[in-house]
Amino acid sequence: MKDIAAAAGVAQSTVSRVLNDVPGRIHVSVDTRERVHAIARELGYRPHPFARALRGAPTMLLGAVVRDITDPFFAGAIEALSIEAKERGYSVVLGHARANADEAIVLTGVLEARQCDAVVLLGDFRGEPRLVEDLRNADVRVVALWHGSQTYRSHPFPTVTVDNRAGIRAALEHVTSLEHTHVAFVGGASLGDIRERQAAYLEYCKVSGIESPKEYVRHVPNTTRGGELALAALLELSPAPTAIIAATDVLAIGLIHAAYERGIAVPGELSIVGFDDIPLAEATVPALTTVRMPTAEIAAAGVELALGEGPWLGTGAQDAPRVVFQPTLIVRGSTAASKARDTPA
Amino acid sequence: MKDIAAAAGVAQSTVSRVLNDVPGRIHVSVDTRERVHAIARELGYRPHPFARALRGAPTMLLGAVVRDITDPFFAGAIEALSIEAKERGYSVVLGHARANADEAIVLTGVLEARQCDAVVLLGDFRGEPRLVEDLRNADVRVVALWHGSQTYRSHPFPTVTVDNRAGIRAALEHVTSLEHTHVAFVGGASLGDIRERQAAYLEYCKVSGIESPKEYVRHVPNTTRGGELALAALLELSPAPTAIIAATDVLAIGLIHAAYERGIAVPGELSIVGFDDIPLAEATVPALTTVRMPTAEIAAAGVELALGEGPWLGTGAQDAPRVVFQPTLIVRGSTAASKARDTPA
DNA sequence: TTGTATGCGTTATCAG
DNA sequence: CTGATAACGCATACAA
Repeated sequence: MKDIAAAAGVAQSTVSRVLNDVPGRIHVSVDTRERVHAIARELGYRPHPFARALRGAPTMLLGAVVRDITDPFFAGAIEALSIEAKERGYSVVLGHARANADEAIVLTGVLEARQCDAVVLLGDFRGEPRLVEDLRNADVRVVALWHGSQTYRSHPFPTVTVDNRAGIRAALEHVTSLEHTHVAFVGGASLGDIRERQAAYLEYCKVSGIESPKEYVRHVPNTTRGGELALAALLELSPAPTAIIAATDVLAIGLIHAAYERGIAVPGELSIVGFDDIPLAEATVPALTTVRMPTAEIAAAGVELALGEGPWLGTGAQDAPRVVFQPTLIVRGSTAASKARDTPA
Repeated sequence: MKDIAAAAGVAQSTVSRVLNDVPGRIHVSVDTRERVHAIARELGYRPHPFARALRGAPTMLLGAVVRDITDPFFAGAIEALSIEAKERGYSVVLGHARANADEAIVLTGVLEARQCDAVVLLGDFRGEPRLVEDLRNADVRVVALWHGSQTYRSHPFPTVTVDNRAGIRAALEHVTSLEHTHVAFVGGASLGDIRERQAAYLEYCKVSGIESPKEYVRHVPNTTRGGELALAALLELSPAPTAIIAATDVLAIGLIHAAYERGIAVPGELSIVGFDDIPLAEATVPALTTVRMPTAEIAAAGVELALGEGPWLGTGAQDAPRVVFQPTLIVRGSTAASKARDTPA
């Protein structure tokens, strides 16, 4: 910019004025303006964002901390987030929170350095209290996505997520309409959305008289292997469930695979419902019945919240805003009528 | 830092010296040092990376441009990249290159702004010449991962990828050892690694006398839906192939699903081999035989190359370095002996 | 309408 | 051993 000022024979401040071109009435002569623009283009001028940030301008960087980017659902969420961010001129920097040791690193790199204007949390991080704590103390805006919609005292962040109760209820109603009376639930760590889904399962079982002994709720790692473990445990029960609600598509896929390995027909002998509707859900064998959420809309709301835009500011009364979207049940091939009644006949 | 200088009763430059603590012999009195450290901790001092960057220091930001983060394979690659980057103190900022219009945005956000010290390309971007062109002209270091190992004149970037020929060859040898003689190939856009895999397929078919008429090579979108389209087309052929090599696990999963929908037994009537070994590959029905690559090592090499570290500098003679890793065939349940011989008997 | 000067937080150079 | 000062690239208050 100094160079272009010299080349144009004007002051550096004039160049700044021209290039920024404030919408308000600034008085720069047309000839000067054109000359500056021409030279700027010629010299391939690029604004230096750090210098701007140094002066208090926003960094145009949005931090995204994902629990497990390996889960196809979060991968899709990241993509949606990235698209929404770019639409507003922001870039996404990836935080990571896998191992214990990494918590600190997340901070060092992304927050402690206040490189980001805001941070979006994807998934529940109450398992990493230090991260949450540091985030609270930082002066960045933080938004939590898929973090559960309930109010926890552990953090004061605005939240946007899906109506887990409605999703689980739709899944259970679907399965009971198929005459299933013994329905199990498989979930990962009892946090955030997963916890809500589990609570919704228990609640709906109670009000609708579905069998749901304690052993019907399995906690396993949120991987396909976890699904296999859960199925193994459930099959040892008597009576074994004839339908399983999985808190996650990945888990559901593991369940289907485990059933296949054991020669149990899905959906003939066992119905399985997932949650997320990841892209691969429509290509499992059989195709997975699952609960879909409006990922793009959730990501959009998250970005707007994080950037202080949008109509969300009023939501949620005195507390931080809590935005909730509605899910949709997608019925495919992994659920069918229960054969429980046939057997005794 | 100004505050802490004032509080400690020393000059700001002294504080800088203490805090940076150059390994070389700098002479700061012990008492001053301790006092400064104490106050810094007390005040919660955090270095401001932008100010550093303004003075020419590296930004500690690594750009990652992914073709399609929705593909679970690339999601895993991103994770590996992120881990490797963090290990070196770097954060990853996500570029995006989906739609046509976005090409420009990628630049604006990540490069034009020279916010990154280096950029890593994941997948082949020759389909977006403008991105590549801008990258060439930028003064950032660029490394291309999974971009094909061949030398293309279109770009001068260092490359690290997998030995696609070896992978395809292992897949084909496996399948021919199972007595298959009619083996088809399904791939996405003919770029980079996919192109190499296709070339390897054709080459190996020729030298080993496998049937591979032109119609046995199908180009479809790299989605599960693409796999379905490919299977539909292949089944209309006569003779139809008894085994299919997919250039991608996602494609392979689509193929398996399509076969299931049509009542074709896998692997009984049709063997399928994938490529990538995504986490879900072991949980398909049946589990997918596929080619695994050392993703973590490739990501590590990519980061090192991008950061100018590691032992790669000499590799590749006069041209940009081209690093190639070896894949491994993982045999699971989606391949079995051909029944072609049984039928006539 | 345009030029001059200043400061953002750091580090490096040069005096003291 | 340590303090003062310049400079990084940009935006702005102020002077001309």
